[in-house]
Amino acid sequence: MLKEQHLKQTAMMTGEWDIFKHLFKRQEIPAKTTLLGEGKIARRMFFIEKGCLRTWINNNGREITTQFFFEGDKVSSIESFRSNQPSLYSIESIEPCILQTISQKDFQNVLAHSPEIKKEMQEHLFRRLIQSQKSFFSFLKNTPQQRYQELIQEHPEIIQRVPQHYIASYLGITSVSLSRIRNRR
Amino acid sequence: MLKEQHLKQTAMMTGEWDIFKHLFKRQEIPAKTTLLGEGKIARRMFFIEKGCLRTWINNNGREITTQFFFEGDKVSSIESFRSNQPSLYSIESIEPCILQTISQKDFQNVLAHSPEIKKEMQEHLFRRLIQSQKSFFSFLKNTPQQRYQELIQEHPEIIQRVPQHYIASYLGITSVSLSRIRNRR
DNA sequence: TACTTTTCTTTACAATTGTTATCGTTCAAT
DNA sequence: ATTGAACGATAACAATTGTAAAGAAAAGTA
Repeated sequence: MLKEQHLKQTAMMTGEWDIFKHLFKRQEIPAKTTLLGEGKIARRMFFIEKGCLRTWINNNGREITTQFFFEGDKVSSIESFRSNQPSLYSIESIEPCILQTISQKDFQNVLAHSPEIKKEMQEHLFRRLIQSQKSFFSFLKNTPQQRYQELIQEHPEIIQRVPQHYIASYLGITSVSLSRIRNRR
Repeated sequence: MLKEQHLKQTAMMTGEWDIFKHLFKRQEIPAKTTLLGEGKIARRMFFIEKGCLRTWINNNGREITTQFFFEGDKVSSIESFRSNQPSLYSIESIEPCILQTISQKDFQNVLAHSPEIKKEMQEHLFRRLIQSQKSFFSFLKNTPQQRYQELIQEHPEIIQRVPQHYIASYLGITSVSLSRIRNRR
């Protein structure tokens, strides 16, 4: 479910992309580094070589995590990156990371010079739309407990790797409530 | 919020669209008519000339309304219509309607012959993505009560026109709970 | 008009969640 | 080794919601 939303680096970095390898810059960051603040305009896009990121939104001082990203994922506030609109969410590292980043300007050049990649991006956008709807519908249909069990089934790696209070807000509940759900049976 | 998701018919039916007017078929339907069933593939797209539609998903026999559409709105299961995937939701009339419909095949011809409309559709898709996220975030951030008040503020016409049990499921609650919220102050 | 269906409200009860606070553990930095 | 921050579990209480059932009001149909 999460995976489908972002092309794997292996896929991104082969074929058409080889030509543009030189446009990427390697970047090392510690945990809890903000890569993009909510309301800001995205000027860079990130590929995760090593580590783990999350996106989150601010709700009256409370953080709500909206997504997790791991090795091989492509991460950016697409909406902002594409159209210079303020980002709806922040992007932050959970662990120390090694990233490959490309600037908005360079990326626009890539799009202008490669119709294949441009089409690939359109498909990517389309898949995001569908995923966004599916996540939404899952939220409408299921209880927090069901969502948690779904997460265990489909993304055990998240449970293993990510601190639980992040997962709690991702499930739409408090960490107290998640703790209760976990110890319910 | 709802409006932005769908180009107004006035906009859709002028300029570039004039050339393709003949491809649309007028259709009258009574209330509670299913135009597309969940899981089916969308073969037609609808423009509402008069009346009101909703989309809904089935959750163990319970209907959850995901969106409302009114005069001037363009309605289709875009995901399905574009890529022949099973629709994630059903489309149904709430009131008797007068619709203008176009077939998938004809629409693909329109796209092939008009780059302007093709680009317009891409932008439309992009706006849908953003809207889908905003709705989702609103769900994560706010309580049912807040969502109801938001709906009153931003879409009073929905409150006026649509039966409340549809609105309840749209807000993610039961009609009992909505009734309580309404009579809370 | 009379009848039926749909829609909305209300009640009582159970279940879940949020809130606040406390406590123990782990982990990293000094 | 020691300190402090981060993390997770637990408890008590309030608030909200779901469920099921019953009834009233409104709308549609014969």
